Amino acid sequence: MRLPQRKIATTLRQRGYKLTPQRRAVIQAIASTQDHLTPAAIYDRVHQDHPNIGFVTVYRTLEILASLKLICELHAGGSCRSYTISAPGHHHHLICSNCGRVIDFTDCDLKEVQQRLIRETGFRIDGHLLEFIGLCQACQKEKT
Amino acid sequence: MRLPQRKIATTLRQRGYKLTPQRRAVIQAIASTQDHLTPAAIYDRVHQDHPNIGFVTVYRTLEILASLKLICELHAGGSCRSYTISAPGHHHHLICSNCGRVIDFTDCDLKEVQQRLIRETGFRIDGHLLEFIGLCQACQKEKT
DNA sequence: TATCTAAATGATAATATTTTTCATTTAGAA
DNA sequence: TTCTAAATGAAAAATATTATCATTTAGATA
Repeated sequence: MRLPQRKIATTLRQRGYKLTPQRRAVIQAIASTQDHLTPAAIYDRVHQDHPNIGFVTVYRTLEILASLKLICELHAGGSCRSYTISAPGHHHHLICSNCGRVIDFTDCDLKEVQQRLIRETGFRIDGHLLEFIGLCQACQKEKT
Repeated sequence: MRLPQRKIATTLRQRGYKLTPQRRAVIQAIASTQDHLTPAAIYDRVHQDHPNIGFVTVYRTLEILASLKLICELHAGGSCRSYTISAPGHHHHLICSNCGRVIDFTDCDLKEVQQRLIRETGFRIDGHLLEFIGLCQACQKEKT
């Protein structure tokens, strides 16, 4: 379940950020695909409809959206800076290495592992990064 | 349990790579700390003892070592391109967000989650990325 | 609805990061 | 010791990201 664009717009304003056409466009670009996109890819898409939007604005918008956790940064899918619309709450991603499609999931069953790590290392654990990488059904067929 | 430098040297040669002083130095730099290091940080360390080693050589060496899985790339600890000596076999990392210390661990209990994802999405799953982030004991005390 | 202002934008430049190229050097096999 | 494919270093090129600043604008306010 991904955040709808309306929800994102509301959150932005609640936090005191203006909802500019440029920001709308960036959100639209990310929200309109199941794929994850690099800043450059987002710029390309945005640029088609809004030819005078700048690279800088894309970067600035991504920074804000990420800080508000409205978009997520993925790591396992190649580029270390590519984004997908966030799902609400604690969640993780399953990524297709071929087409880039991202599936969100919630359960991660890491409580026990985490407890053991705390016990054995004395660390205070603040969070974790979990991503699965594989091939979606469509891409499995395609590769046959 | 981290790979000893000797093992790394052997693997390099077995795979047909020459063991140059520059590569030794890069390996030494990464192996001599529990921290994870960016290419720039590795360059700095290496450069102290070997003033005429180039940035390019560091990058090239990192690429080779990573492709042989002799070093690991971390993601949760800030920079998305920082490396630590690999442990043998399947393993994951627990990272201190303050000092950068990396602890390896093996068990991750993700079989069930993975099976469920396969069942529910039809994905073929090839791997996963799992990192915990927190504060090591020393850094917890320091922050008191 | 018109006015106003802090926030946002775009253009440009600056900085940082990574890769390519190529002449020279060298590890390690023969 | 000789030889050669592989590796290196220097420089430049290509990419990616961030900073600066004059101009514009979203949206609050009157």
